[in-house]
This record gives sequence, structure tokens and C-alpha cells, in this order.
Amino acid sequence: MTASLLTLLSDFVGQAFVKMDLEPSFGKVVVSQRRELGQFQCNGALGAAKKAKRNPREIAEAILSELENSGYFSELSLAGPGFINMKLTDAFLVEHLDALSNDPTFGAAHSHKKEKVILDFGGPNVAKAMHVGHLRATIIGESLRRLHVFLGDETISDVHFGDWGLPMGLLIKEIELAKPDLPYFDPNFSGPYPETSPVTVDELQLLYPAASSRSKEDEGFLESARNATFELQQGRAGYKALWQHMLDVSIAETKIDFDLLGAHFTEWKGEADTNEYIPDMLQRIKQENLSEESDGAVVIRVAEESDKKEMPPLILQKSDGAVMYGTTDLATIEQREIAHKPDRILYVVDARQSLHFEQVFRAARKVKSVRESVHLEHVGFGTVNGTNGKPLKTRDGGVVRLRSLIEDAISEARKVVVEAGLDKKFDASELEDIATKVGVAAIKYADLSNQRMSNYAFDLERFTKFEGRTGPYQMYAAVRIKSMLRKAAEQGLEHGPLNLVAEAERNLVIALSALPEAAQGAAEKNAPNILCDHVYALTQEFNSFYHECHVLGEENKAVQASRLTLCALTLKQIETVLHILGIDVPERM
RNA sequence: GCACCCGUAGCUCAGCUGGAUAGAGCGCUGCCCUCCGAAGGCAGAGGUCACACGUUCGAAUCGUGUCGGGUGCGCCA
Repeated sequence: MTASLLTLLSDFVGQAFVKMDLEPSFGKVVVSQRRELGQFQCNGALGAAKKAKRNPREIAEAILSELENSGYFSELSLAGPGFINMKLTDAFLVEHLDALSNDPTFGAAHSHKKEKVILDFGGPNVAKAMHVGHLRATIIGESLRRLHVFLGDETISDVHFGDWGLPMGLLIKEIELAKPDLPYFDPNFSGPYPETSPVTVDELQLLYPAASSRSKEDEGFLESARNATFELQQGRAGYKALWQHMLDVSIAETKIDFDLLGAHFTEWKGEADTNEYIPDMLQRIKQENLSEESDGAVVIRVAEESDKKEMPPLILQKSDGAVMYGTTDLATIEQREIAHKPDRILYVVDARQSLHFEQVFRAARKVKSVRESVHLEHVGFGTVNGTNGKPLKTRDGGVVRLRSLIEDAISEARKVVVEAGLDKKFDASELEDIATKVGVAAIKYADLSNQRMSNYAFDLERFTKFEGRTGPYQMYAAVRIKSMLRKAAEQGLEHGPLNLVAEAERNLVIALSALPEAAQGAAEKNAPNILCDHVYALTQEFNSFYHECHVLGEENKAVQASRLTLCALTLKQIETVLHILGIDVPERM
């Protein structure tokens, strides 16, 4: 494995700072924002000067003379109040890239401390079809999962089904109203219960809204649903059997969506999986005097002296005896700690849940659910709005189903692909594969390239233009390289050692070298948009190169062989990053 | 009322652990396919970084306050 270029340079420049009794961290080198002045820059002299109360230009000059002796740089200059601009020799760039070409992570995993990371994302609910709200949870969560895999972490991903609260009681009672003769409601029925579900997933999706609105009008119905929830949690056989059916048909349905989006889960657990564990946990917390009774409910206080805001307690048990999702979340943390001993648990859930997670995390610390070192984090995200800036709705004001969203994008892609004449080049199945990949890539890139916490407008018309800064733009660049490499192979052209002769080639090498920092930054901040920026900068750099430097028509065989190597490496990196973003690149498009 | 998130070009958004001339896409104006795929490239116009004050040699970035938008605040998830 190889260290990243920027790390190497930063360490090297850092040593020069150390020689002047300054901290090595001032040596931080980044890709230059002013490319005409240099390939890389270091602004550390300014910060160091401030801290040491010295003259920044003098420090920079001393650093510069230190660097000059190394032979790594073809150009070094000092600008403004103390900016150091650097250009590396071609030999240095080539040597570094050679080392990188055998590293599947391009140096990104080199300095990464390996961890065991649990990602909790997806979060579908029984009976409720996945909707826009699940789009971001799934796309961002899966991307973070792939990022951690890329960096060498061990990952566990749990879909964490919403399958245990009041909605279950509401559904049970609603089904009882519709089909009272089913055996599930008869407490004297001794089984066995039917093997097939009495309700289809489509029926469930009608039953839940019906139950929900009924509960708002009919206090008695709500009361019976609460009671059914409690009885379910206590293990009433008929309810449990019915619940299992509902869960099974719901899981089958959500798998279709997750497959479409390429989300991968190692665990299909839900809130209900904590049920057996909860009594002991509550007992333990009570014995340790960490919980108390309040208005008939059992709560755990999580407010702290330093709080600026009001921090309500976490309710462990409602006054009717049933537990809520805060309790199952807490129990889930304990189960994960016992089963996996993770270093990190990430919850990719809507930002509106931030108070809830703060309560749960505080409770987890208070009752020592996990070792202190375990990092618990709510990775929130903003809402998906329509073009009017308000939450996305269908024309008649309903919830937009995730499935229809994806299908719309794919059918839009299908149109574009046909307009481009691809239907004459490829058979029906390849065409469909391409349309699917293009449509899904458009949605994913549009979502991931936003800063996580901001809301964004879902504008399918804009997403499906497939021009400019879009998923398909990146795919197109990759496909074009594939096409070129295929032709080169057909002509028997060999790849060869790097031999940089054009500025566009050097720029491309520099763009390639920036992946480790992008990947690590994305992991630290849980921010896939940093990787979106990186891959976009890379494809742009490649496209410039592509127009300036010909490959197949190049007469100098050494230059041609070098360019083939460069193209292959660029392709590999683009595909690698797109894969982290959940975007598949077809062979042709 | 209190807390959190957001306010950057006509539109949609990056940049926010302070650093040089604030970037991109769309849209707009021009170029570039008798050489590797034009879903592409090159160039141009377009900005009081919501506002005010403060910290600093230096602020879109940090602090305080104001305004505007979104969200949340005990028995739903």
C-alpha cells in the first residue's frame, strides 16, 4: 500500500517546519486553487507566523530553501504574504503514480485506522410503502457503507424495520374490523394459524391510512389499538402470527426497492427483535435507579446542567405498559454491543429525528449500553422537496412512492437513450439495462452531491437532462474510456510506462492523486458529496485531456503506451468512486 | 417561547477546522465533429456570499445580534 501524494508532500513540508521549531501540521499541502501558479500549495507559513508571532514571508522563505534541496520540485515560488507554490518534477509524479497503480484504493486506505462500523439505514415500515423519505436514507446509507468497505473497515448494515409500535396495533384492529372471522383474533384458537398471509401488501397499504384516520376520529378504536400493541408485545399468539404475515409481505416488497437502488444489508432486523431483551434491560435500569416513574410512564432523565435547550426524558415504557421506539433503539444498541463490539454506529435517518437520537445516545451513555469508546452518531439529512420548495407530493397531494420515483427516472432515461439512437445499436435487454443504470445514476448523483443536511428540490426534469454535473455525465466519461481501450486492444496496442509530455496529462495525474483525501474527508464527515466533487473534477480533467491528447492516433509509441496506462488508471478510479456512490457503469451506452 | 438546520450568480447547488482573483451545472452569447463516442470540449457575460457589528495582517468561512425560510420540542415513528 502506498501513502497518498498529498500526505507524502505534507509530511515532507512538515519536516521543514519542524526544523524551524514549528509544528509539522503547518506543512499541509493541497492541490492548488491557482493552477497557473503551481500544482500544489502550502499556506502553513501564514498560520505558523501568527502562532509564533514571526514574519510569514521569512518563514516561507526558510521553508522554501529547505525544499529546494530535495530535488522533488521543478518549480518552487513564494507569493503574496507567504503562500508557497510547488510544481513536482515529472519523475516524481510518475514514480508516485506507478506505486499507486497497484493499489485498489489509490492510497486511500493507507493511513486509515480500521474499524468495525455498524450502519443503520433504510428504515422501512411495515405496511407503508417506501416513499421519498426513504430515498435519501437508502442512498446515503449505502454509499457510506461502500465507503467504509473501500477504506478497509468491517461493516455491518441493518435495515432496522419499523415493526413494533402503535402502527402494529392499529393494523391488527383495522384488519379485525374488515375480517373479524379470521382466527388471529380468537383468544381461544389453538392453532395452527394459516401459512399464507390474510392480507396482501397492497391491502396493507390501504389499511394503514384507514386505521390511522379512524384512530383520530374514534377514541375507542385508538384505545383498542394501544391495547393490541401491548398484547402483541406481551406475545399474544394470534397477534404475533398476524404480525409475522404483515412483516413478511412488507419485507418482500421493500426488497424490490432496495434491489433497484443497490442497497445491501447484512441484517434484516427490526425493532421487534429487541422484544425478548427488553424486560431484562428495563429491570436492570430500574435496579440501578436510573429510571423513574413520571405521569404513569417509566422514563429516564437525560437532561444535563449545561443544556441550552429543553431536553425531555426518554420514555422507556408508556403508562399503558407498551414500549416505544426509543426503548427498542436503546435495546438495539445493547444487542449490537454484545453481538458485534462495534467501534462506531451510524444512524442514517432524517434530520428531524435529531432530538430523538440525542435522547437515546444520552440514555445509552447513562445506562452504559456501550463502552465509552464507541462512537454513536446520527447522520441526519434534509428533506426532499418538490420544485415549489415544499415537501414532494403527487398531483393529488398524496405521498410519492419511492418505486414510482425510480420508475419515472428510468422511463425518462429510456426516452433519452432512444433519442440518442441507442435502440438501433443495442438489443432490447441491453437497452433496458442502460436505461436503468442511467436513470438510477441520475437520481443518486443528484441526491448525494448535495450537502447532506440541506433540503433539496427533486426536479426530475432537471435530473434527467443528463448533461453537465450529473451521474450520467460521469458514466459517459467512463464508457468513452472503455470504448477507447477496447479499440486499442483490438489494434493490439500495448500499455506502457508513464511518460508525461503534456500539461493535460500532468493535471490528470494530480486529479487522480487527490482521491485519498476525498475519501477520508467523506468518511470523517459522513459526506458523500465530497466524493461527488472529486469524481466530477476527475472526469472534467479527463475530458480536457481527451480533447487535447489523442491516444489511438498518437504516432509516438511510447507516448501512446503511456496514455493508455493513464486512461486505464483513470477509468479504474472513476469506476471505483462511482461504485462507492452506488452508480454502475455499463460497458456501452 | 426555546433549540437545531438553512440563506452564496436569473435558477439548482458546491465551498464553511479563516488565506491569493468566491466555484460548478442549467439557462444565455460565441466558437469546436473529412482524428479515439458532441450525453463532450473551449471561451464570454452574470455575485453588496441575507443584513449589521465584532475578532484578525486577512472573514462567504469564526463570534454576537437582526431579518427571512425549514424542522423539532413527554406517552406516534
